[in-house]
Amino acid sequence: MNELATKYNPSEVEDKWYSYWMQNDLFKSTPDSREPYTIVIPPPNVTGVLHMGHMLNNTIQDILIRRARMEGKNALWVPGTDHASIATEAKVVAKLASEGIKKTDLTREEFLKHAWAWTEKHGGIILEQLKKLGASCDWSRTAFTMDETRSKSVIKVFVDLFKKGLIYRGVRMVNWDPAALTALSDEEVIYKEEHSKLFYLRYYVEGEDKYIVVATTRPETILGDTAVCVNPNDERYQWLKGKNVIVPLVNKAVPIIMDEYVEMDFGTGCLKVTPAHDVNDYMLGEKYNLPTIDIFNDNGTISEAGGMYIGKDRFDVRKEIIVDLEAANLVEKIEDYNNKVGYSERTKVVIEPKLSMQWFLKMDKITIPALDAVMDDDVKFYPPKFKNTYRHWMTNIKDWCISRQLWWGHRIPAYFLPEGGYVVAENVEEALKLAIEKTGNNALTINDLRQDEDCLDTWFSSWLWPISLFNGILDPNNEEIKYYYPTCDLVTGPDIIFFWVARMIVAGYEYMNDKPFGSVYFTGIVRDKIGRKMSKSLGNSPDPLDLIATYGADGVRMGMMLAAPAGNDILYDDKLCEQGRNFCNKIWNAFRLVKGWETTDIAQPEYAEQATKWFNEKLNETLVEVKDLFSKFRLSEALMAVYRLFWDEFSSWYLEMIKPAYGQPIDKKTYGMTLEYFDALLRLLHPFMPFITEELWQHLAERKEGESIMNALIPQSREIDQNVLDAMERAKEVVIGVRGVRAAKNIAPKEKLELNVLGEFDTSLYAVIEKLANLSSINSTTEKDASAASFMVGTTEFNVPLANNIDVEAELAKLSKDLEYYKGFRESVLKKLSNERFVNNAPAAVVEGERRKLADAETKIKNLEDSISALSK
RNA sequence: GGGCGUUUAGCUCAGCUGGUUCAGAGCAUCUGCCUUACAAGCAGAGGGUCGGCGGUUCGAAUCCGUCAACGCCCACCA
Repeated sequence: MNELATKYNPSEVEDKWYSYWMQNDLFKSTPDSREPYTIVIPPPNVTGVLHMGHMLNNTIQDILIRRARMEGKNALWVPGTDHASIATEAKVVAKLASEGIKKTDLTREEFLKHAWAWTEKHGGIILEQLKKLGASCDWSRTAFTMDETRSKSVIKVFVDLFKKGLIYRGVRMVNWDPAALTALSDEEVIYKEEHSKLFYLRYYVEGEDKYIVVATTRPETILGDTAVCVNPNDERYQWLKGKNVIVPLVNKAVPIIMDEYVEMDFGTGCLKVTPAHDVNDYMLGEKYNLPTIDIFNDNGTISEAGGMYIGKDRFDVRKEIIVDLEAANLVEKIEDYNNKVGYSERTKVVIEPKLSMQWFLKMDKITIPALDAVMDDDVKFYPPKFKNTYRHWMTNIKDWCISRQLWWGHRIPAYFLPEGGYVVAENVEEALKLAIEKTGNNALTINDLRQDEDCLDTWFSSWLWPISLFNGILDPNNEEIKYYYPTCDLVTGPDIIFFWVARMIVAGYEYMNDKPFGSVYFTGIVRDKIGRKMSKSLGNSPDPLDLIATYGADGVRMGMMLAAPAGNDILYDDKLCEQGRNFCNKIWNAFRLVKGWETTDIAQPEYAEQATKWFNEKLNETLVEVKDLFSKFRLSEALMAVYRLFWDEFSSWYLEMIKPAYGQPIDKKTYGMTLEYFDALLRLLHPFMPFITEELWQHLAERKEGESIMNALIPQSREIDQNVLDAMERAKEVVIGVRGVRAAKNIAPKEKLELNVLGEFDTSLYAVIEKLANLSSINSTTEKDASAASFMVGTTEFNVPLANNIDVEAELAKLSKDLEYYKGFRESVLKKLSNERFVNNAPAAVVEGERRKLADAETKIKNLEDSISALSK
């Protein structure tokens, strides 16, 4: 093994093993008699590229999948991508624009041709990137939300929900994106606090010289005013009852209406009512039967109906109209004002509330089982705090606007009839039948039907993901859906809890009558060192592939996990990947050491016997701990436990305990056991660091072709023998004590020392202590040695004779300091024990504990006093 | 305007239903070492009155109240 480099080189092994796993179909799963463990990937946007959020998320999924596989389960991780309707369409539109092509110049079919070409060109890149990370997905199952099975599933579900009366079409006030030219769901609108202005405008009373003042943040909307509203209880405005006011500039008379909706103490207490462009005004308009004037075109410019500023952009008009209003002396005042403005999640433009004909899914009833499932922990949330968020959303939910005025997506299967009305069907032939039935017109043909131009919200396909991946919508009784559904764990970000998680649970109960997954693990948001969210626009996100090239996939995986305590945002720092890389190197070098040993037939030395017995138990202890941590999704803690086991316990302690002198062979028994431990450690580490563990596991013993650590089992844990562990911890303290003396006195590690034990100490680990502390002997004695450095382990004092190498004053100072500490400690314990109420009320075990503390303190104090007097002679 | 969460070493975090092991871990820092597995390393060491105040209790990082700071989610006050 001497030819192995002293540094681990990930690039040499990663591609090799990934190909090996693929060639041997090791990621594939089909139903069998084993217990299934299933994860469906949160499908990334088909044309997206891997970012740090994906890295974190998919590392976690891979760890869970690999661990489950090594627990003997039939592990399946299904990959796929999302068509991301609005995002992808926006990209394609932009790309076409750069070529001088306008979307409006193309037919739907032409546009879709471009979109598919784009998807084929960029699609799947992100999945290739996941392979670099080591993701053990069953790639043969790679799905796409717009492939045949998924598309048919979406259409079938739409038709079904329509038949159930849960989907309806109607004119409603929706969130309109003037850039993407489509309606959005409430969830796709992001509200941001903004510094803006509150404009106070004068509305003259019709036929009088008096005016009232109305406050608004959007003066351009006065073009659509159809009333002014005041509170009926407002003394100030009683005189307005039954009158009309003149909309400034527009010079149109609108009625005064009175409704308690208006807050008397906000602004002037007068509210302008623009039913077409404000949700509340719309409600007032309905109530008082006001006309609705839509003053905007779809792209946010003023329409013909606006009557003025026609064709100009809404924000330009806002500036212009104020100038004009001021010129006409119709502005009372302008104040600074902070308000919330809704932005499109995708296009980042200001949302325009707009009345339009859309399709909606009724949410009130369909969500009930989904709410209960989470509240009753049938679907568990990690961390559980998200249950609150979920409940709040589910209990205040409004109908879901599912139609989008886009082409890239699933086209709504509604067909309009020549004589008006429409039918909904899975295909045009079905639609024709229904149409004939409905109209009684046998002369209708397919060509008479006109399919709705709109397509469905992307999330209307992803909400079926855990079902449609197994074809459970089209064929609800197939073997796969029965075996893999419900899936086990879902790993995703809390930002899509409403978009996706909640809706999947809803769909699960509606279509499978069962939850889609047992647990949801919410990851944090990846932030940079100074806490900013990583984003393309800030340019503060490292390229994941660069990181993998620099630190190795295992190093990056470990770096991500170290930073990712369950449910917290993670603060990413390259240092973490560095730590991961260093750990790989540690494993690599431990392997070099062990594989470099020659063996011999000599009997196992005593120290090795003690060491192997202890490490066997130490390993067991960590196995128990890690198992528990996994069950709670505390993966970063699990990794830390394994890290410490390997680095501190195995490398720094165990290997040093059993290490033969340079050039000497090791006994076969110890060697065999050490290889077993190494093997177990690699298996325990594998879910976190798949590549290096496979590489070393393959080196560790002869393996058959196709064999892989991936399919080896996680070592079994058993009951912990605490005595074995405790004994070694005390032995380590002695070793550390001696090393401390060496460090303080500058004594070389090579120089042998003697150790005297004053008092009781377990002798069973002397051999190990002698070896690690490099002692010539350990002797029991009762005599203080004035020329010895001393330390205590428990209540036992240890002396290291130093001949004349001792600094009496320094030693005395140290002892005195310790003495002071223990005296103070004794005081506090005494105080407690002399408190009758403590002794009477506290449990016996606690009082007993305090008594023991007191006794220990007394012993230590006596030891220290004796040492001090011995030194002072 | 509501609701939720966080606040423990320089940094990132653990500390479950109050009591030996309760003040911990990793990183960082400091000191000494290129000791033939590893300087991407080894050995040793220092560092926090657990956000503030008040309360319950024999006893509080842990329970209650309150204040403060930060973060997140939700909400139609123009």
